[in-house]
Amino acid sequence: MKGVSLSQFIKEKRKHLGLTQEELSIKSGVGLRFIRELETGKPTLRIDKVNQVLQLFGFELGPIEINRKKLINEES
Amino acid sequence: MKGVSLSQFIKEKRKHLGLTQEELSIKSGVGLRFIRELETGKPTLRIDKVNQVLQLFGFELGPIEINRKKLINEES
DNA sequence: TCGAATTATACCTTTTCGGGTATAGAAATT
DNA sequence: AATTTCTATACCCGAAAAGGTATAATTCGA
Repeated sequence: MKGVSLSQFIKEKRKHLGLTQEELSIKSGVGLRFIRELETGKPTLRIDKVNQVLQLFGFELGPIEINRKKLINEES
Repeated sequence: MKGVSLSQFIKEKRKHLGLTQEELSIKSGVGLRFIRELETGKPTLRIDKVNQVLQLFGFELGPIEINRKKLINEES
């Protein structure tokens, strides 16, 4: 499966908060299976569902210049 | 419909290249109806399909810190 | 190392996205 | 202003996403 960076991003954010996949699914209002697919890199996910999860971390999906990807988390 | 910024982003990029929706759909390999839904802000789109379009512009979807949204296009 | 908790895979159902097409509406060109 | 080009809406259909559930597999702590 593709989509490494987003799945890793979610997984790290979740663990950083000490949540299980199930807890994250409840907090975000998406199904547990969706969280699993998200973290294992399924590429054909719906944007709005992913945003439900990202918003818990203060993020959302947006267009990123391809060669600037890794600088996402640079300070302001 | 929600999702203003992404739809506007696509529409502006497309016009900037002087393409019609139909031309963009052909170049990106997605359906014309999808391009329309994307530009009119449908929120429940699939990530991989949106990326097919964004990649023509050198962009792709990624997590963006919510309060940094408008700075996407800052220079490197 | 064993057992419990967590995560990954698989199956089934419902819902709906994406494509195709047709048509109506808006914009632009002459 | 009329015609052509482009965009928005609406319909139908097939494919598959999302949810639920069950069961392996894995991880982690006692």
